[in-house]
Parts: sequence; structure tokens; C-alpha cells
Amino acid sequence: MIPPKPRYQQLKDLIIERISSGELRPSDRVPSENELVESMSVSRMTANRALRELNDEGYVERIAGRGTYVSDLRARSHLLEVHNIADEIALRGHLHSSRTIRQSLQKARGEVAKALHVEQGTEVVHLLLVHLENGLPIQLEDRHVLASFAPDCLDQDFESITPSAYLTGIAPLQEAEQVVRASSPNAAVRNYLQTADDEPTLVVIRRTWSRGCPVTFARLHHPGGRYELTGHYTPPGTPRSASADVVQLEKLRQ
Amino acid sequence: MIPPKPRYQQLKDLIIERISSGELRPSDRVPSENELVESMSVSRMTANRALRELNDEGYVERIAGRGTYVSDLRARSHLLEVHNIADEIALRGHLHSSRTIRQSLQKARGEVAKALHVEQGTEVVHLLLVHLENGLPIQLEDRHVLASFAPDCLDQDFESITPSAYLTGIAPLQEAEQVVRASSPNAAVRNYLQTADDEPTLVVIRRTWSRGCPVTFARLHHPGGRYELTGHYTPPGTPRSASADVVQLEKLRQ
DNA sequence: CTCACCAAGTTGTATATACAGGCTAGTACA
DNA sequence: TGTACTAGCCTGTATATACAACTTGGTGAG
Repeated sequence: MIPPKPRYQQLKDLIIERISSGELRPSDRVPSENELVESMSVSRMTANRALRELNDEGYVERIAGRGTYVSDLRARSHLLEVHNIADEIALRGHLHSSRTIRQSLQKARGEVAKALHVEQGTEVVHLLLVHLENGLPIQLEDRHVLASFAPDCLDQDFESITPSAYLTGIAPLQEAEQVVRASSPNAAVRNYLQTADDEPTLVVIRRTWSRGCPVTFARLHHPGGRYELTGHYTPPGTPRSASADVVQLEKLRQ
Repeated sequence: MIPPKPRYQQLKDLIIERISSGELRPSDRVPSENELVESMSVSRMTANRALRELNDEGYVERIAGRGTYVSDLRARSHLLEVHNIADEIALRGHLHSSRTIRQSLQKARGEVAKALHVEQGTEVVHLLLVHLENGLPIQLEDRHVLASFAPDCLDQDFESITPSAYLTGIAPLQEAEQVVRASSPNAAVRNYLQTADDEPTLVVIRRTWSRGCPVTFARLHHPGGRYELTGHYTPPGTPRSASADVVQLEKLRQ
């Protein structure tokens, strides 16, 4: 028999659930401590602990005298962690969708063959997808997967499961290497990402190893104005909530 | 006048100080909540909050029924990669030089004050430098340093020692947080970096903590065409509070 | 000697209460 | 009209109290 979760944790789970389900959207007001006391039949200290920890973990933003609000962190991802774009978006309480542009068997050439440490002509699956956050393009995923590693890659429906989630399901990821660049996108990329002519893109080029061999090579293009990477050597004791977020809340309240 | 720190924070600072000074070593027993109640004249809930947060932040390990023990902090040290542009360039076998554009005492305003967690008007040193690799601009460093943290910051010759190297010499920089963006530079940045009109920049915004407080906030602009960030990812080991540490404690108790 | 049990100490959680301080909207007053 | 002030809500912190669960060491019964 598993012990029941503590009540403060139940409260946290409840609020996180409301955020990821979209019921509470960024900059929305979260029930105050006293409202939680009423509706959830807990003491204020318990409600306080739940909200305080959610604040420390970056889910919400608390402002003394005003209230508690759902954080709207700009599109963020952890630089040193390999993340699934769909999870990332869901965590922000937004809706993820994707559109498959290409899903075909090819022979590795040049850069791809070199990156994957295989002979030219080795079979790879080429994937080209656009990921959307609330309908807005947030990532163009240009990925090559070693066909021998993922034989059924061609039959997958990558609009219901992301390549990243699919690949980590096949075999544990052991190592990854990534390069981050700022670049001016060409017309095709601009078109897929629906960006202005002068908006740069943040490009993440990532190679991933499994069982000691590189198995996939991806080029991830993001619109510079809507996406940023965060590397987090988490500072103990300081709440995640940074200045920019507060400013953002201010703007949204007008 | 700055308000006094809350007591739970004073307790945390005290214990962190004892740990970093070496008075308390890894796997040593930390005073229990009740002992802190006695010696520090606080309520147990306050002592509990201090120790609980230290646990959440990885400084200590708490075991119900046993006590609180100092964590093995080895895992934390590898987190912070030193990003000194001069070392980076030297590592490539190239020549590093730099030009100081501004080095002045200022009062923190807006974004800077918030990022450093200080009142508006707190004195900060503003540094603006261009770093060159083989004579070519590779980074525009726009940095604010808490004046109280580095009093002689104004007298340093940052063309012979980089701010990064200087700051790590003063005190261990324990934690950092960074955000990476692609953006279109304004005319001033373009001029300093000698980039073409349509070349985007890769901007790294980094806050660095020492002894629990943010001490410096830097905005590092790089020419998109000549600079990229590389990262390496290996799967995390067992989480901080997991079995390994407990096993270690078990061993030490023999 | 061995095992069961218990007492003391520890952490984990929950509650009620209190006060301080920030923020806002509305009201009273000039 | 405009300004100053206040009531009410909010978060932030601190304390006292209570009970539960866990660990350890000792004690007593078998």
C-alpha cells in the first residue's frame, strides 16, 4: 500500500495539472492562499507551502500584495538537457502540434554520413517536421536517423509522437553533443517558421549516441524572437522568477 | 536601509558558511531542528524550513529518524563550466586581445538591479569590452558587477586579465544561469563586432552567483557567423538525495 | 543469548494564530 | 477636479502546538 501524498503536494499537483491542461494559462491568476484554504479545506500555511514551492520551481510568480500568477516563461529549454519539444510546450501549458513535411528513406551523404560515422550510402531516414506551439511555428526539425537503429521509423506517425520521444523509447540515450548557432535563415526555413525577413534563427545541431554509436543527427531551427535556450546551474535559494517575467506580467495586465 | 534577512535565511547562511569554511565536512551531522531551536532561539518550524530548503538545494541530506548530514558536494562542482573567452581562444591556438570601452561606477537601474537582486541605486561597476581573436572581434562583453563584491574592479586592467578570470579569483563563483538567444544587433553592437548589416548575433546572458547572491550580470554578444556554443550531455547519475549518498553515510558510520 | 518491545530523538507534515508590509481601488476631502 | 488616505486583500514570515513515521539503542522476557 502506498502512503497518500501529503496535502501540500496534492495542492501542487492540482495546480500543475491545471496549468498543463491549459485551464490556467500564463499570466492567469492562481487561487490565493485564502481561497485555497476555503476551497481545499487546508490551513493557510499548507497552501502557502504549495504556492511557495511552485514559485521556487518556476511554475508561478508571486507578488506580495497582488497575488499569484502563472509564469509565462518565454519559450525556454534547458541548454544542457535534451528535451522533447512537445513536453517543453506542454510544461508551459501550451498546445503542441506538428506537421510532417518529409519522412523518407535516403542514403547518407556528406555531412550526415560524417556526423553519424557511417559510410556514404548507408540508409538513413530523413524527417522534416514543423512543431507548433499554440499554432505558431516554434521549431523546424530536420533530422536524420540511422535506419538500422530504427527500422520502423518510416511507419511512425510523428504528429502523434515526436521523433525525440519515439527514439528515446527505442533505446536509452547515452550521450549527446550539440552546437548552438545564430544564423540568418534561408527562404525555405523562413517559410516553415513564418518569420520576418530579418529575424534570425537559433539553430541547435545535435548528435545523439546510443550504445556507443551516433544514431541520429538533428538540426533544429527556432525563430529568434520566440525562442531561447536556458542553461541552468540552478542557484540555490533564489527563486526562479526573474525580472523579465515580472515585466511581462505588467505588460499583460494593461 | 536594507531590511534584515528573514531568520530562516540567516540560519541557512550560517550553515552554508560552516560548510564552505570546512567546519562542517561532508557526511558530518548538522544540528538537529531541536538543537537549532535551543541555540538559535527560533521556533522549530523556522529551523525546519531552513534545513528543508538546504536539503532541496542539495547542501544537506535529511533522513527521517536519524538526522541531517552534509551532502557530498562533489557532484555540484562540475556544474559550472568556466567560460573564459581568453582560455577558449587560447585553446584554439589563437591570439586573444581585448579593448576596454567603458569601465565606470554606476547606480543599478531596472533590469540590472532586478537581475542582481539589489535595490535600485546600488553601486555597480559597468564594464564594456570587445574581445578579439587574432584581431577580429569575437565577443562584446557588457557586464555589470556588484561594486560591493569587487571593490577594486575600477582599477583593474581588463586588457591583461579578463573580467571573468578576475572575478573567479576574488571568490569562488558557485552557480550560474544563462540564457542563449539569437537576435538582430543594433548599430552600436554591429559596429563593435564589425559585422555585416544582416548578420545576426548570438547573445548569451549570464548571471553568476557567489555565496548565495548574484554578483555579476553579463550580456555577451557574438557575431553569428564566427561563433557558436558547443555543449555535451551525459545522462545524469543518481539524483542528489538518492541511495548513493545514504550508502556513503552508512559506510562512514562504521 | 535472542528476540520483542519500548523510549527517546529525529524528521515530516498539518493547523491556528499573529503581525508586517506591499498593492489596489474606492472614498473622503480640499 | 485632483489628491491624500484608508480599508481590504494579498503575500511573507514567525511561533506554538500536535501528531505521525522512522531510527536507534536499551531493556526486559523468554
